[in-house]
Amino acid sequence: MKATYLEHLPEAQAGIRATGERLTQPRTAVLACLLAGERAASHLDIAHTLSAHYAVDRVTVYRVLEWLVNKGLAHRIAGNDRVWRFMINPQHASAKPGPQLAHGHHAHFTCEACGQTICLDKVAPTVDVKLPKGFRTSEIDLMVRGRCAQCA
Amino acid sequence: MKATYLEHLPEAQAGIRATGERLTQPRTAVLACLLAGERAASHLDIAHTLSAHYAVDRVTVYRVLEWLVNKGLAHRIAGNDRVWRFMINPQHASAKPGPQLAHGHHAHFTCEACGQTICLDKVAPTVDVKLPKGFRTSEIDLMVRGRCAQCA
DNA sequence: CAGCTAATGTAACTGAGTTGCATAAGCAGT
DNA sequence: ACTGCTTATGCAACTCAGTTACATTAGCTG
Repeated sequence: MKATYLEHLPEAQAGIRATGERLTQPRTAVLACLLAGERAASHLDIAHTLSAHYAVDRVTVYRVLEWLVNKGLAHRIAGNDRVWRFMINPQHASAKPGPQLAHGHHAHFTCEACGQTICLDKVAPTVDVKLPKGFRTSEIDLMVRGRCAQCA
Repeated sequence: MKATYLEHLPEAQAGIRATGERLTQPRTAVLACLLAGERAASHLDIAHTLSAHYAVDRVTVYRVLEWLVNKGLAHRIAGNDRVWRFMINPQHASAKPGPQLAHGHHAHFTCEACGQTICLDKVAPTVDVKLPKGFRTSEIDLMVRGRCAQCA
């Protein structure tokens, strides 16, 4: 199961080429890794997955992930364990122009038992927030904690 | 403004007494500090506020905060900067039996500019989450990012 | 006030993420 | 395909939040 990310290398290459920036091995490998994973991956998960076939430096992984976020290819999730986790943006993976959630809405689920984090696509975006006067919203993150199917 | 937490010392003492556990100076001071702050405070904020009148060790602040969370007097918020922030639970502050939000719902606002985090009481709890089959929810956290009144 | 227990203080450690700098690799242009 | 410029990578050392181990101190009970 670890090697599955290799299948996503061509797609990853295309994604990086599309940005107009340099195509490098670390970028390709990390992006392929994100494309392969249906769960949010920490930098450690990625380093571990890649280490089987390819030695990348920790720092490079951090920098590539940050770069992917800046390019809009991925987004980061602040976990409860003070660890960043990363996921592909759906519009990239499936080349769909319209994201499922309203602009600036993210919804994630974290399992309290096994710690895995997944992206929720089908959350009703009708979150009615009443802010104090003068406050302006730019982004709403929804984090659901609970038990996944295996751990429940 | 820094010294305002002193006014909350009696209330803090009462809160700690109510738990049936030992009443100590660090616990009283930290709880008073949380009672005084309308904004979520990091352990550093608290240490800084207290340092004006009383020298507490960093580690003690961490332990007291964890203890307050375990006792249900406060809750922690995972910020975007990988720093825990802490707030009093409203049912303690006002001795109200029923919290404003449904069980396990928290809603917070963080200002992108000044970094302050506040608790939102008046969020519509009608967050309709459709989880995959077999998944169970125990808690929903809502994090709103944007600009506060001063920074907008 | 004596004694037990639990909390505090100190120091050393962990682990995620960052920074500075020298080296290596992409991508033109020829 | 080679040259050279630019940008990314690798390495080492660092920062910063939070934790752990252990000796010391302070609350509470009798």
